[in-house]
Amino acid sequence: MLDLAFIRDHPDLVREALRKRNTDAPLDRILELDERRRALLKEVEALKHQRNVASKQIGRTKDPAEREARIAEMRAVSDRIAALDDQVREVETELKEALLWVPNIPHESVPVGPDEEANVVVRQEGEPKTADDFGFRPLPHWDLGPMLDIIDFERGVKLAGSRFYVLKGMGARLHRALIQWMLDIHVTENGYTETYLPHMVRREMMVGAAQLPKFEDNIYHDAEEDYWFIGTAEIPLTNLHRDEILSADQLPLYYVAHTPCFRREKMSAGRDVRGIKRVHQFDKVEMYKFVLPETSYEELESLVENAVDLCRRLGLPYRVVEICTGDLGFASAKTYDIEAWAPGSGEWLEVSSCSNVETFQARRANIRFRREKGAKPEYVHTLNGSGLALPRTLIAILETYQQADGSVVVPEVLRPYMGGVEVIRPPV
RNA sequence: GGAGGGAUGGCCGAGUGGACGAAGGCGACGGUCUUGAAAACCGUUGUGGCCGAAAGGUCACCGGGGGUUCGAAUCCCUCUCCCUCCGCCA
Repeated sequence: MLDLAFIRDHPDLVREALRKRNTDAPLDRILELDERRRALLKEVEALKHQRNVASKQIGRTKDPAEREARIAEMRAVSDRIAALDDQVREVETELKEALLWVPNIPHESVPVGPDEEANVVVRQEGEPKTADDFGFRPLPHWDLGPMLDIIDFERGVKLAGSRFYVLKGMGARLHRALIQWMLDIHVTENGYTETYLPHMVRREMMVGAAQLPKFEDNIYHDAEEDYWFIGTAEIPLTNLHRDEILSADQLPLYYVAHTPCFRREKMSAGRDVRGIKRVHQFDKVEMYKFVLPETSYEELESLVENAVDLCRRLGLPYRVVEICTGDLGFASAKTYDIEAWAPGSGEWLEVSSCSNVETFQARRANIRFRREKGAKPEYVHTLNGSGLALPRTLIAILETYQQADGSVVVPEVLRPYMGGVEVIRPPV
């Protein structure tokens, strides 16, 4: 959410941001409602002041006749206040709702462009492996997985329908190894605090993390009770310090969580239907930071470094992509995607997305800090980044480490987490 | 699932229609005293909105939302959360 006062003072700047994003928001309506609200407040607050003064007098008045007269007089004022209050409430409700539909303002460093075509590859490490490097034609994971009997698509579909899958044997174990390994690195080397979180949250948390109201289509929720399934650990992590005022010396706060992620993928119907690239349920290790505003862009760089370091250690060629204004997520001021090469599918896979949302979520979830005792509370900056998304990392590993006989070499760093297994072989 | 009891400022806790943005205590901060510290004493100690260049003024907030009333922390309705007991359960 943007600061209403900021919108009021810089409407052109906001309009320009929307244009760069190639999107729309009810900006004019907001300005109109804001003006109306302030006019109403002026009027109703003057009346309330009058009422407060009069009520105190009535309390002191002993004479019953005079008392009655004053009460009658105030009854009219009170009615007028009630009517105005209704209007204020109406205007404020619409204003708040409208504000929730305004996206964040892109940072000035973000490349301007209409869509993902304009994203910029800022760096790359490792060369994407080709058929020549392999000496054979590398298979996509949707062929490799069943061959190795480690991904069972048919039974996944039997259990839950399309876009579900079952990991089995060494596939499940590799998945678990990745989670443990990633968490261990973040916790022991990168200073993140491990958390275990609710995977369903209240509606308010969805609004706080800016999933609602705009992305309701993509979220699973319980129809009877107020439970919303998380599409990312970013949602509970954002709200961890909801309605709190932190002290500056607590910052920065780093958290990491492994959670399942549930996504309806309604809007991506028909896209990426093969394999486990785009599914309704996947696991992810997520990093999250609460930081001082003036440090948030350095923090974004180190967040990206924490993510790419995992690719590097796994021996996966990757590239860092700076997302342009037209492709930027709703809440984000600046985002880097990290893409790992999947030689079998022949594409770069988004295994991580690291964003600085500045005060966007902090404002929605009311997360503040105080620089020193007695200082005015300010909103913190928050950042989130995958470190990393599991199925896509698994895809990249399987496709990168496959051998001519169909076996897959386990990356060295994961072997201690796999009971020393070095190669995943097809069943005999 | 059934039956009860609760939610007040950073914390504890008083307050059942006007004197209450809220007693008292604790904590924190500033000061006096002291070689220094402690103790003692004095003072300060919430958040947000609106108007204003500022000083300041004003409105709102006692778990959330509605209502009654000239006036609500206090009365009514409703929701959420917490606690106790019973039942059930991994």
